[in-house]
Amino acid sequence: MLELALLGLLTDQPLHGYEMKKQLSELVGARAAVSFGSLYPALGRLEKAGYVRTVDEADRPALPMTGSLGAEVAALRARRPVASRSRRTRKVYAISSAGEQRLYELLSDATADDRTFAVQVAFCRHLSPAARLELFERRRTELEARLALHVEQPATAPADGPERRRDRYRNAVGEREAHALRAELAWLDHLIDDEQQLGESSAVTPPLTPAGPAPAVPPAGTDAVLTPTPVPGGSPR
Amino acid sequence: MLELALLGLLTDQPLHGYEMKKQLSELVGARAAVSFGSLYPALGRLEKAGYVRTVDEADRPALPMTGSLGAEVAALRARRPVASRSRRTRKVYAISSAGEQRLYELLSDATADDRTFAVQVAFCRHLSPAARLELFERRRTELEARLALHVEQPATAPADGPERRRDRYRNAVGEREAHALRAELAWLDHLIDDEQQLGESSAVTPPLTPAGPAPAVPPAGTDAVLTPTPVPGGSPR
DNA sequence: GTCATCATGTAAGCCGTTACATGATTGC
DNA sequence: GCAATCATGTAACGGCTTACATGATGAC
Repeated sequence: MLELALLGLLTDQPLHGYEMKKQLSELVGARAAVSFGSLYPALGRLEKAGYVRTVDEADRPALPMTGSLGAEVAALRARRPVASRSRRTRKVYAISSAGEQRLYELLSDATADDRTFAVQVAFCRHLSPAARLELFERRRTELEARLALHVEQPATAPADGPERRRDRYRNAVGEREAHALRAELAWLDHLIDDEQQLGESSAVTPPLTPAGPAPAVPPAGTDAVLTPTPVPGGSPR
Repeated sequence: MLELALLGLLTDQPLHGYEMKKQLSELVGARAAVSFGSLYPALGRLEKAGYVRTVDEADRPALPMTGSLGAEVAALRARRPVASRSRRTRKVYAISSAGEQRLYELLSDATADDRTFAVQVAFCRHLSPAARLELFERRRTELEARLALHVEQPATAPADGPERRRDRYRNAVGEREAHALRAELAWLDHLIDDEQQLGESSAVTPPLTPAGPAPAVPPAGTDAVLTPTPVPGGSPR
C-alpha cells in the first residue's frame, strides 16, 4: 500500500519524505497514517528499485515548501539564490518512468485489500478508462460476494440444532458490516455510472459531474494517463 | 486483535484451532480472516502466557464437531466411547481465569484500531455496563474527531494559492470516507441509546430490543460479565 | 485405495511499529 | 540562545503472510 501511495503522490510532483507523510495522512486519515520508521525505508527501497530518484530541489516548482507556511514565505525563499544551502537537509524524490509503469501495475492489482483499494481509487486517474472500469467492477463483484455471505447467516436464524444464538452485540456488528457493504456498493455504482457516461461522450466533452463544480479536465502533461506496461505475457487488459 | 478474538471465542466454549479459524472468519469476514500460520503460533503464545490451556475433548459439550456435519454425526460419535482415539489429533483449548482477566483488559483497550474495535463490540457482553458504555463513547469521540478533519478540507475548497485542486476520484474517496464515518456514528448512537435504556430499566427487566425477536437474557454461567482485574493502579474505567 | 477435508504445525520473509539518535531552521 | 518544528534516518521487535510438510479421518 505504501509503495502505491508514494508513487501516486510523486506523479503529481516531486516531494521529500516529510511532506509525503503529511499528504499521505490527509489521504488515508491521521489514524491510519504510516510512521517515519516505515516511510523512509520504503523510499529507500523504491530508490534502489529504480522507481524513484532524488532530484535537485530547484528542478521543481517552488510550491511544496511543506504545509501551512503561506505563499509569502515560499516567495521569500525563491528570491534568494540559496546556492547549496537549505536544500542540503532535504531529499526530494521524483518518479521515474519505471516507477510510472510500476504504479500502473499497482493500480491494477486485483489482490488489494480495503485500504489499498481506497488508495487505488484516489490515484486511478492514471489508469486507462478501461482499466479503471475493470478495477471498479472487480471490486463490485467482491463486495457482492461478501454481502451474500452475510445474508447467508441472517443474525435472526431459527435455532436449528447446535447453533448458538448470537447475542445482540454480535448481531449489531454483523448488521453494521452489511450496512457498510451496501453503502460502498451504492457508492461504487455511482462511480461506475459516471465512468460509463464519461466514456460515451468521449474525452472531448468535459465532465458533467453529478454534483459539485470541480471540473475534471486535467492540465494535461502531468496528469496524462500512464501507458500500460507492454510486458510479454499480457498487458493489464 | 487475534488474541482478543481467540479469548473471546473461548469464553463461549472450548474449541480447537481449526474450528476457531472458522468462527473467526464468520466474525470478521472471509477476506480479513487470519491464516493458520498466525493462528497456531498465537495459540501457542496464549498457552505459554497461561491465558488458555488444553483440555480433554470429553470435558466439553459434544456440539462443536467442526462445521456442517449434522447433529446425527455428532450423536454417532458421542455414542461410542472413543477411548483415546479421535482426540489424538485435535488440541482443544479452554480459557483460564487469567485469560478472562486478559480478555477484560483487551476489551477495554483504548488503542484499538477499526477492525479490533469491531471485535471488541462483538464480545463486549463480557464487559460491565459502565465499561461497555465507555468503550462506545470513546469510539464516538474519535469518530467525530476524524469527521471534523474531513470537514476541514472540504473537497471543493477555493483554490487559494499553491493548493492543488484534487481530482474527482480523490474527492470521491474523501466523500465516501465521510459518509462511512457518519454511518458508523449513527450506528454507535443507536448502540449507546440501547445501552442507556437497558441501564435505566436495570438488569431485572429483560431486553426490549429495538428490532428482532432475539432475547438477550443469557443462560447465566457462561455469559456472566467478567470481573474487572483489581490491578493496583486503577481499574479499567 | 484414493481423494477431499480436517487438523496442526514450521520457516522465511516482509512490512510495519515504537523508540531512539541526530541535526537544521525558524520564531521569539 | 532556546524551543518548536522540520527533516532524515537506524535498531529492535513483533506479528502476519505464504509456502511447505505432515498426517488422520471419512466418503465413495
